Amino acid sequence: MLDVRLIRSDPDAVRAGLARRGEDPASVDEVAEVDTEVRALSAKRDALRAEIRVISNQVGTLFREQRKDEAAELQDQSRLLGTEEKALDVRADQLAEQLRRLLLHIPNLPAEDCPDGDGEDDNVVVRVEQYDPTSYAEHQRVEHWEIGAELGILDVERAVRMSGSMFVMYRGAGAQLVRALCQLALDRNADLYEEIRPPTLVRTDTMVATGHLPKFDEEAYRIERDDLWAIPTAEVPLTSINRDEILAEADLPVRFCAHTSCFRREAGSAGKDTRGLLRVHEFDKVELLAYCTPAQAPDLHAEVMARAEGTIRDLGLAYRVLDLCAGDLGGSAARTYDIEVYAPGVDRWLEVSSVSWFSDYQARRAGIRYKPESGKGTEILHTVNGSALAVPRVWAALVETYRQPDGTIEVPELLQPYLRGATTIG
RNA sequence: GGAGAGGUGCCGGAGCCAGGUCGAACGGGCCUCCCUGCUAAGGAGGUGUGGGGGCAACCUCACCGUGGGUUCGAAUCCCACCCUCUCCGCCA
Repeated sequence: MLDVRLIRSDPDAVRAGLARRGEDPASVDEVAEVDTEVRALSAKRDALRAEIRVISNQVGTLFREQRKDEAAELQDQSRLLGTEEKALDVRADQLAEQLRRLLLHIPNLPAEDCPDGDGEDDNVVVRVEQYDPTSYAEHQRVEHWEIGAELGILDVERAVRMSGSMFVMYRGAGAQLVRALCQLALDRNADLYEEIRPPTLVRTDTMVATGHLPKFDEEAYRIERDDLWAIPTAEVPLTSINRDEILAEADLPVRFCAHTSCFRREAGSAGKDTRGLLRVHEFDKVELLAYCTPAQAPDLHAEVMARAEGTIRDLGLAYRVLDLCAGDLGGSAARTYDIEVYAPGVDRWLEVSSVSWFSDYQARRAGIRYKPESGKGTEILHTVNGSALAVPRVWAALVETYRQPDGTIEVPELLQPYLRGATTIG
C-alpha cells in the first residue's frame, strides 16, 4: 500500500499517479479525511491515557501509605476519564480500520518513466527478437493442441473430464518437457537465487501482502473449510518469507527462486483463450523474486528481466518485450516489462513473463524492512519479481516452433540434457 | 485427533497465585569510549519497534503470542483463539 504520509504531504502527486492508471483519485481525499480524524482522536485518547496513568500511580502511592480514603476520590476521577477514553478508543480504532481498508484498495503509483496509456493497446513494444514472420513453414502453422493430441503428449480431453475446462494433462514426453523446462529455469538461476519450495496454500494475510487480496479475491481459489488460498504465483509465498522482519542492509539484495504450481480462476476472462494451453487454471511456473534497497531496485529489475529474457532467447523462441503503460499495470506494480513469446501455430504473441518492480508497495503491506547502514531507524525495502519461466505457453510456443515437416518436434539443444539426451519428440 | 508443557526485548532467561514507578532484573551478544606492543582479559556507557507532536534536544501513546474482559491501574487476574514443543493415536 501507499504511505499515508505521502497522501498527507503531497495528495496532488498521488491523485496524478492514480489518474495515470485511470483510477478514481477521489479515494485520496477520503483517505486524507479519515487520516486527519484518526490522528485527532488518537491524540486526545493518548492524552487521556497519560492522565489516567498519572492518577493511577498516585493511587498506588496512597495505597502503599495506607491512605485509602484519599485514594477513593482519585479513583472516581480516573474512572470517569476511563469512560471517556474508552469511547474515543473505540471510535479511533474503527476509523483506523477504515483507513487501512481504504489504503489496501489503492493501487501503487506508476513509476515516473512508465509510459502513459489506457490499456494493453498502449503498451510500448521495446524490442522484437528472433522473429521473422516470413521464416515460418506450413508444418509450423499447426496449433499445439493438435500437435499434442497427434503425438499423445497433451491430453486436454481427459483432463477436462476430471477437472473441468481449462485444466490440462501432459503425457509422456510432454510431461517430461514440463519437468525439463522447470529444471532448466531453476538451474539457470541457481548461481544467485536461493531455491525455495514454498507452500502453495496460504493464509489470507499472505495473499494481502502481495496485493492479491482484498481487491482480487475473485481471481483466486479458496479452500473455505480451512481458510486457505491456492497461490496464483510463487510471488505470494516468496514475498512473505521475511514478513514482519527487519533485515540488515548488508544482506540485501536477497534473491529467491521457486518452482510451484499456480492456480488461477480466470474469472474475468470467461470464454477467452479456452483452447489448449493459452489460458489454464493450474500450471507450473518458476519465479524469481528479490528484496532490495530502493537504490538497488533498477539494477535488480534489469537483472530479473535479463534472466527471464535470456532463457526464452536461448530456447530459440521468437519474442518481444513490452513496457506496460500506466493503464495496464498490475495493482501492486510501479513498472512492468512483459515478455511475449511468438507461437506460430496459433499465430499469436503469448505473455510468458511479467517482470515488475513494486517499489515499497508490497513490502509495506508485508512489513518487510531493513536497517540502513548509515543512519538510524528502518526503511521499507523494495521488491522485484518476474517469471523465470511459465510452462504452458512456453511449451506451446516450443512445440509449434520446433515442429518438423514429419510432424515430430526437434528438441532445442539447451533442453536435451533434461530429456535424457533426446533430440526429438514424437 | 487425545494428554501435558510453554509462548517475555537480538539470544538466553527472571518477573507472573502476594496486579502499581516493568519497556521489563540478570547473563550473553553487539556498538562507543578507556586501559593495553597486537589479541585476549578488564573498566565505563550505550543498545527495540511503531504511531502522534516538535526545526531540534525531546515529549507522549502503544507493544511481554492474538483478541476480548476485570480494575483507579495488567507482562502479571479471567475468557476465547492461534502457535510451538513433548508423549500417544493416525498417516504419504
